[in-house]
Amino acid sequence: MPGDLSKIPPSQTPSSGVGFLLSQVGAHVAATFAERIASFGLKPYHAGILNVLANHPGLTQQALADLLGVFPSRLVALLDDLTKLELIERRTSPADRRTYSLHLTQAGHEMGSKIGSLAEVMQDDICGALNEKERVTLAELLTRIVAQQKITPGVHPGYRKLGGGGGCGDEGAGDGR
Amino acid sequence: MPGDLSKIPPSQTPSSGVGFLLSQVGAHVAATFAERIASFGLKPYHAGILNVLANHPGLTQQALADLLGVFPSRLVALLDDLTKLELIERRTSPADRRTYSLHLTQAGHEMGSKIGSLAEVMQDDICGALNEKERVTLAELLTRIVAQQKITPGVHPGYRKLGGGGGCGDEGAGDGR
DNA sequence: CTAGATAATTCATGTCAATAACGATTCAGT
DNA sequence: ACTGAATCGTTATTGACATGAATTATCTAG
Repeated sequence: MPGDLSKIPPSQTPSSGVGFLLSQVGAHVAATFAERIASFGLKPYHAGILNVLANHPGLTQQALADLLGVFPSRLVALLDDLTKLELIERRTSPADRRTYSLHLTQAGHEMGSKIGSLAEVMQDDICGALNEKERVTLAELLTRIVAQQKITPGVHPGYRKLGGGGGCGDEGAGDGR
Repeated sequence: MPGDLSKIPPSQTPSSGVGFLLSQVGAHVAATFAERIASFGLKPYHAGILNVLANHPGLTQQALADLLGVFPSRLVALLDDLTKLELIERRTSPADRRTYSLHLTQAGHEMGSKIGSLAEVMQDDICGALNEKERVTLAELLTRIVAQQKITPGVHPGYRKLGGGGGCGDEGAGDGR
């Protein structure tokens, strides 16, 4: 939480700047999610992995790394975390003994449920200013952007490095000029 | 760009999950912005600082740090970068010689213009799937969320650490359940 | 004039992403 | 079969960055 700075007027910053608004709200949502999921002892990418594994059980580490867009070497530590928490397990593949096939444990599935509930609560929280019809509209517009921008639908782009700060720029924000 | 993984079906991932969609699209926008602004030799937070300084000239480093929600110690290096590029200058305040008052140089204002143009191009790019009326709707819905969530309007929440990865979770995304 | 607060800065620490290198295993071509 | 290239998971190294304590200079109050 940035200290209260309401004393400084927000200048002319606009309702224009859809780009900035998207980035701004997206970062806020991500931060809120990170904060809340921390109470489960997890970080956001852990949740992302659990989600992918729920949809694609038996994935190999390489395949998972490709899907998420992370380096396999980075994935190792992440999967170690989840294994230590007994949320996933690495099963040795009889066919190819170089690879593991990744699966959620029972506890992993339960954690998935908890995260799902959390997401629902968050959604109501975020959309508090919107009525039901508006939520549907928002979801539809965003879905269309995802499709047109060729973002992999179920996967969060944030796994790849964010260029150095998380997009704190001012895309179309300020009076700029 | 994560390798092409279109082979793996996106599972049932939903048009539901506004939270995830927001985070997803926001991260995508931020990443794109970071990528493009890198051609100016800047990172996103540099752009954010230039923007704030354009709207609030003469700010002190403390005030700027409070406004952005960064540690003053971190701001030092960031302002050093911008000073080295001659985009801003630290003027000594005659009233209080402990403080600097921060100002954009001529080059700084010009850079601001360039970033503004870039933001416009990006906006058209992102909203390619939307018509004019829909863009306005999207902007309005997002603006309402910003207001209700008590986000400081002109300021990007991403300056504060992102909990550990940029919000890569699966907020309401997967079939989860 | 002294004591405490404040501004900018430096430094030390911890976390984490990106890259290269390594051992084990599998596969292709002969 | 056998050899060499490719693949998988892992480890180690490097570099960037957030965080917080300590430092120096200046201001304000009594």
